[in-house]
Amino acid sequence: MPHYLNVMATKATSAKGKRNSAQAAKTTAPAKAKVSPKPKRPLDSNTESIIKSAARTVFHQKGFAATRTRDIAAAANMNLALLNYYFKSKENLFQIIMVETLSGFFGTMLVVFNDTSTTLEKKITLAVEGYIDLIITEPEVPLFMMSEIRTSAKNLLTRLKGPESILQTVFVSQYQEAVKQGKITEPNPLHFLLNLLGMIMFPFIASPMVKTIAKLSDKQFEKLMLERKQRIPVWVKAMLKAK
Amino acid sequence: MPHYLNVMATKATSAKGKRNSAQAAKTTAPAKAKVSPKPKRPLDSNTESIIKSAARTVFHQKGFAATRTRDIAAAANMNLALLNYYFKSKENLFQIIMVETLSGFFGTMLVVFNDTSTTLEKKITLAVEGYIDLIITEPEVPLFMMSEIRTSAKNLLTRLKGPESILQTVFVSQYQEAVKQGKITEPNPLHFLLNLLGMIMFPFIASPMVKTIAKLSDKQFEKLMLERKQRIPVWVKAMLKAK
DNA sequence: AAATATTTTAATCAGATGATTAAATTATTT
DNA sequence: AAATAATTTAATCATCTGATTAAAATATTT
Repeated sequence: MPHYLNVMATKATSAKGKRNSAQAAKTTAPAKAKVSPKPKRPLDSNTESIIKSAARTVFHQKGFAATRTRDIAAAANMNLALLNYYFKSKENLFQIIMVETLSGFFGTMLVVFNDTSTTLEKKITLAVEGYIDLIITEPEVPLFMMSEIRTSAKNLLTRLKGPESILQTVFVSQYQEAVKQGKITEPNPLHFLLNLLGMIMFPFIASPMVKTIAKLSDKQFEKLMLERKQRIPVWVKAMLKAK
Repeated sequence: MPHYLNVMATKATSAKGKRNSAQAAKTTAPAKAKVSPKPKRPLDSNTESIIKSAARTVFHQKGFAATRTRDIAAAANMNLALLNYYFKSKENLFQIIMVETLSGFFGTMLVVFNDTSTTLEKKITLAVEGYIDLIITEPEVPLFMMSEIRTSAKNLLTRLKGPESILQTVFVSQYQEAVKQGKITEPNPLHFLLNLLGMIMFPFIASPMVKTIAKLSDKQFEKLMLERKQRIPVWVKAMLKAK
């Protein structure tokens, strides 16, 4: 096992510890002694980061259930056993990817939505541009998040605490203030967020369908998404004053 | 095997035919003689429809890769072997569910969008109402379709011919006419459809996330969706005249 | 009711899959 | 450089999983 994972209390099913030097010998802790590892984790061995990167790609594309550890090993061009050596299990590796992916996603949102120096309208523009640019780099992420969260849901999301805070952002305060001032018709900011995120993310989520139906190449699809980057703010702002 | 599936040319791997009566004996056709069955298929044996119904539920909830044939058998309260007896294979059963699901989805859309007697605005209202009501009965369907289509995509969608025709509907003609008359700003109907469908479907696709973040019960979530049934048409119509 | 066909069941198979192991290789420490 | 630790490899394991089979049970035909 990687040296930085050996903080006694190894997983009971693993017999590796035995070959380590003496101080590991006191490992009498049984089964599921889940100890948070990484005492002084070295800035990711190359092997480890290559595997993680491959895992990210494969998981994003196929989802947890359809992914084979052998797929990841092949994508990383690594021996299968190295996945378990560095990441214990498929589940654990997936968890890591999932948390990183969700963090990136909610992080981007919260940075924009909690900026006290920008107006509501500016935030809309920045969120749309930031998100579309972000998603274009990894277009499978929205669908990945939505489908994989079915299994995790509560567990994962509440433990991440980024998500929880979305409805207590500066953005929401500004939204409610604008409602009070009669500048916005729809009083519930959740509806607005669903509309905004739907317009941003749905086309990516539906992209296999969209590409087939509209007969678009990847290039053409991306162009369409870049058009949306300009137009969604306009559409959304029109919605705010609807009826 | 079910009697209506025995149109000679059985799957080579199946030895069942041997116990059938004489006329089946000429089955010399080898391996993958994929013959379209159902000569006079009896209106679905009870067992068969129970299995299909269970399969629909389980596939919709977990997706193809995460579904175990044993899950379906258990949900249907049937012996595992009956799945293969009636449906040959997991893949085949899935295919059937997928086609039926997609047909229902696109069918609903095309009925509304090809009605020559309704205006563009009326179509928007009808589409929103029809879809939200439909989806509420099976809220997992949008996410199911989007995630499962990744694997099938081309294959399935082109062979279904509902999807292809969406961009040649009466609705699109009416849209283009309205653009010509300056009543609509955005010239590309695809953008409009993405916005409309995104606003309708995205909340369901993101529902595990939405429920967790906004702390909504299933009941509260459904109420929110029914609100949207009223408001999406308003929002969307405002968008049409944006800028 | 006997004969035949269909449906259902329990047991089993073969291949896939996540994980582990012991040995080989490489790197680090002494 | 010898000793020790960490990494990598090939082989193997145990379980899961989709599918099949032969026999039993039930229904249909003659």
